[in-house]
Amino acid sequence: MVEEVWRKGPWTAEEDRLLIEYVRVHGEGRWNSVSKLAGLKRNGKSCRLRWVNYLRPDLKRGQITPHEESIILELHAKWGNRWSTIARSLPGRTDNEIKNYWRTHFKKKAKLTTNNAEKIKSRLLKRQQFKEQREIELQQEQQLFQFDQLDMKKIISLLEDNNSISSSDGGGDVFYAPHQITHSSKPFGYNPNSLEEQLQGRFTPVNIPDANTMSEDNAIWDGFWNMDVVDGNGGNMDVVAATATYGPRKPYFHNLVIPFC
DNA sequence: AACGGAGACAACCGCAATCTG
DNA sequence: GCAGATTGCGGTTGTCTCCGT
Repeated sequence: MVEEVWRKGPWTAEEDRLLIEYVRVHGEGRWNSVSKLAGLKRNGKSCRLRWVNYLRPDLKRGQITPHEESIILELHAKWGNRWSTIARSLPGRTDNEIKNYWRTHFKKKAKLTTNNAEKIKSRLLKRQQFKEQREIELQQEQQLFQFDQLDMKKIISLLEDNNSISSSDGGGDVFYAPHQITHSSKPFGYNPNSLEEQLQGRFTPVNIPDANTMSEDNAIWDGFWNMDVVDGNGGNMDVVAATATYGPRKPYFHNLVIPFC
C-alpha cells in the first residue's frame, strides 16, 4: 500500500480557498475527508488546524488588547497552560494565539518573577476559596432568612411602633438580611439614624477590612472591588461615581438587599 | 547594504480523549 | 466491550519580518 504524501509548510491562497469551500459545503469536521473531497494534499489534522486557527470567520484579527491581556494573565494564574480553556473566555481568539502571545510576552518575565507568580496564584486560590465559602454561607443565611422573615416583620413593626420611625425612602419595603448591611446597599439620601441602622444591632455586622490598610493576606477582598456597584436606585454605578458617593471602596455584596415578597 | 538577534505568528508533532462501527 | 478513526490539546519548531549595529 502506497503511503499518501501530504503537503507541509505554509498554506497557499489556493489551498485556503479550497478549504473554505469545503467547509462551506460540508461543514466543520470529518477533516480526513478533505483531501478526497476538496482535492487538498493536506492531512486532516493540518486542515483542521488551518481552519481553526486562521480561516474561521469568527476569528478576531489584530493585536491582543490590554483588557484581553489582563484576562489572559488572570486565567493563566488560575488555569496554568490550559490554553483552550483560556481561549473560551476570549471570543475570537484561538488557543494557539494565546499560547504564542503568552510565550512571547510573559514567559521571560514569568521566569524572573516566579515567586511573584506563585504569590498571585496563591492569592487567587484564596480568593476562590473565600468566594466558594461565602456562597455556601449566603445560601445557608438565605435559608435561615426565609424561616426568619415573619419574625423579622414583627421586630420591624415593634421598632417602628416604639420609635415612631416612618419609612421615608418612598420605595417598597426593603429588608436587610443578617450580615448583609453595607454602605453600598444604602440608598441615596441615606439617613444614618434610619431603621436599617437600628437593625444592624440585631445582626452580626460583616467584618470589613479597610481598603487602605489591606495587607497581602487579606487581599482576597480586593476581588470584590470588581463587582458591579449598585446605587440606591437599583442602577449600576461606575467605580468613580461610587467612590465619590460612598467614599473609599469597601468590599460588599451588591445583591444583598432583599425585598419582601 | 549585510548581518544577526528578537519578536510574532503559523504550522507540525505526539499524545490522550472521544467517537464510531 | 473493543479496535480503529477522529478530534482536541499542549509543547515545540519553523519561517518571516523588523530593527539595531
